[in-house]
Amino acid sequence: MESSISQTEENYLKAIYKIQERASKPASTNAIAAAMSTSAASVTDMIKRLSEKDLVNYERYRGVTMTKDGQRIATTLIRKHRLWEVFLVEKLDFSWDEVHDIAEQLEHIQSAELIERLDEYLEFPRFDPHGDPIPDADGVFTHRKQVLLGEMSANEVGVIVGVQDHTSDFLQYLDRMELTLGTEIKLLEKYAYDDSVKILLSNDKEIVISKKVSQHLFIQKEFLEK
Amino acid sequence: MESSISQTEENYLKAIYKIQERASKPASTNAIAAAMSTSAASVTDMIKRLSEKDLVNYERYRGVTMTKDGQRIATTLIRKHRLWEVFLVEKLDFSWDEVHDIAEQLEHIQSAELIERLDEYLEFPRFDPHGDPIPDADGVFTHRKQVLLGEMSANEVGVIVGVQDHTSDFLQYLDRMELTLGTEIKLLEKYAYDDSVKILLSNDKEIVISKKVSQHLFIQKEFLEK
DNA sequence: ACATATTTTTAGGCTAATCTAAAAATTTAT
DNA sequence: ATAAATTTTTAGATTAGCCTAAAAATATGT
Repeated sequence: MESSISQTEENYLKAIYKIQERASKPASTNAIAAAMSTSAASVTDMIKRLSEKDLVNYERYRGVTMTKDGQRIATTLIRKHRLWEVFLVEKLDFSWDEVHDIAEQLEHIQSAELIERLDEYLEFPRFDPHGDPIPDADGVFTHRKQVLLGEMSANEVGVIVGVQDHTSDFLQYLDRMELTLGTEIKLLEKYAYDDSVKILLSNDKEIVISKKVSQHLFIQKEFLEK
Repeated sequence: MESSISQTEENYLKAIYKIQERASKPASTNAIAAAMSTSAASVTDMIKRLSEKDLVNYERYRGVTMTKDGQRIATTLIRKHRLWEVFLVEKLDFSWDEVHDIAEQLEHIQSAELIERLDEYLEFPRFDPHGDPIPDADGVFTHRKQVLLGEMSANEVGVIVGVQDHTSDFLQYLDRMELTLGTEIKLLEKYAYDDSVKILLSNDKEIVISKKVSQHLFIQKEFLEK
């Protein structure tokens, strides 16, 4: 009897997974509370329940790490979320800044068959509309060599492949600047004064972007994409 | 401030709507309890809450009827359910006996924009894979003149346009018998002994079907479909 | 190292949705 | 029309998930 898991529990697992992705330390109660927009007390409550179900490892005052079972649930959620985002953008013509909230709901639909058929229908995409990798059915992510635009040097070239910041404001800014995924760029100059950079776009336009923007754009150097 | 409505509340409203569809009397507590597979006590509880929100009219011991607001929520759910069923069958290649449970979850996704875009993507279907009408965005159902096969007389012709029984067993039986939607049939003979009927299919096969089956198949007489 | 600040947990309560058992109202049958 | 059967409601509990306030544990700064 595989004890069923609630949407709320799923959301906690996803949050914990994402926190652990960056920090290799256990996820702290406060970090989880912040991610879930809830109180630390509620997090402690939930952690105990998840621990009871062996989805996380918990030692009080020591934070939580994920078990294999917990990780599997989290990566499946991420897989579903990102596949639905592809569907919304590719098939229903939503723009990349509109899909997050809907995918947040769709990711909780329970049907392994559904998600495998959706994957096939979408022709097995490996990245979502924001350039984030879509894990396969075993939870394995495609790895891609990428750097932040802000870390590149003058005269280096590359292709925009992802974003760090998923807010509507940022995505809409990128649309207006024609800095969409797949755009080839060349870094022309870095201005030490404010760390802004001048880049050349494939349409021959030259634009200057702020440090902040340059630190939120992932670039794949050269054009090795076969 | 439109007080939000839970999935559970939505499911109750849909159940009440479907009960009221057939009987013009108020829906009884027991009928709702049966439809929701829950206890009468739970239904009374929920009815009070729905009544508080003006989604149903409730007088104790007198059953419930729906308000305009309640009806709107119910028909929107039915619209979403049926559109998702079309999607699952037409795009993801599910068969008509596999889609109910998944659509039961998908119908609760909250986004008016999503459902309108889905409708467009599916090219505004007016019937779902079982032949049930899909209400428009205003909750209006397409009306179709149809009779049960069991109500037809010898030598009458028509097209299979819907089913009364949505169980997998029945739908799979129809698949095996090639009695799918759109099939043209001619009623050859009725056997008074057990009310079974012999019909002629478009592929020139003659088959005999039981009373039970004949009472679960909707037929549109002649071929007036433009 | 020890006082202070921070983080985490515990304690106690709330709400939505459920349950069972018992009471009340309504319907049916004689 | 009144007793019996049925339906519906009430009463009282339970669980998941949340809250605030207070207590306990850990971390930090001098």
